Amino acid sequence: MKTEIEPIKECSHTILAIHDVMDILNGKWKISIIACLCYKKMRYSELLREVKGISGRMLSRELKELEMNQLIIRNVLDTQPVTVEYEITEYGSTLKNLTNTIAEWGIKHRKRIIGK
Amino acid sequence: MKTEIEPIKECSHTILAIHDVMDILNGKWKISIIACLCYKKMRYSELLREVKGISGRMLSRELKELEMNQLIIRNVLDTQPVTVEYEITEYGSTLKNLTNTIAEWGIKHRKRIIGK
DNA sequence: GAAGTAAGTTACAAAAAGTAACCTTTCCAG
DNA sequence: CTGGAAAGGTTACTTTTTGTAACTTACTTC
Repeated sequence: MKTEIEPIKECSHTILAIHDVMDILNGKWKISIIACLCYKKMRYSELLREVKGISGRMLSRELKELEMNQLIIRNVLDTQPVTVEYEITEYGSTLKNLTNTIAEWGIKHRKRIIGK
Repeated sequence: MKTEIEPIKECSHTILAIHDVMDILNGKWKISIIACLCYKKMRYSELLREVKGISGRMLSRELKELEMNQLIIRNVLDTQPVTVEYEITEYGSTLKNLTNTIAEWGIKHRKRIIGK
């Protein structure tokens, strides 16, 4: 039993899985958008405000891609005037753990940078 | 006590933290590289093989940025010929939880896609 | 002495992201 | 009843990031 070759195998498996995730959550905005929508339903304009720095162009592109991957749903409400609400799907909400883990590291990192 | 405004605050905080992380782990390769190096020390050529699809140009760029952010260390060993080993730092290894969480989701996602 | 491996770099092309202006519908103030 | 302003985008144009492929230098094996 050559236990020394096992690591590589397991590593490749991990890399492959990460690559799969990054294909879906590519760009620097999607994870933030998901995190917002895990929090609550939001309208286009709310997301534009909440996801600091994103442009309208990027927001609509990213929302379309997330919708195509069935992570969010776009609801057009027939109010006057129409409002559009973006909502996380059940499947999308399985990413909550992921976004939380990232955010937690970010908070610790910020403390480390500022704290000393 | 207006509890209805609390969510936004907490959400912004999360988004900010995620943004901080994504500034450091930007691009689609860094997380994979970190995951590899969390696994074991690797040489440039090993990473090139392990991180499927990455080019030499991107690998050296990403490694430099990770090194600047003190997540990895570059060790030049005085063997004949010289070999260069990249190793995760103690701080970099605090990302292990993050890479694992991402990989876990990826594995579940793959099962979902293929499985049905 | 030809070819191969290791660890990169360089020049050029393609793709992704950012910027800013524009569009349509509807509401509200003067 | 005119003129903003907000909502939900889109379009044209620029800049930045990635990708491709060839090249480099030093050593090693056939």
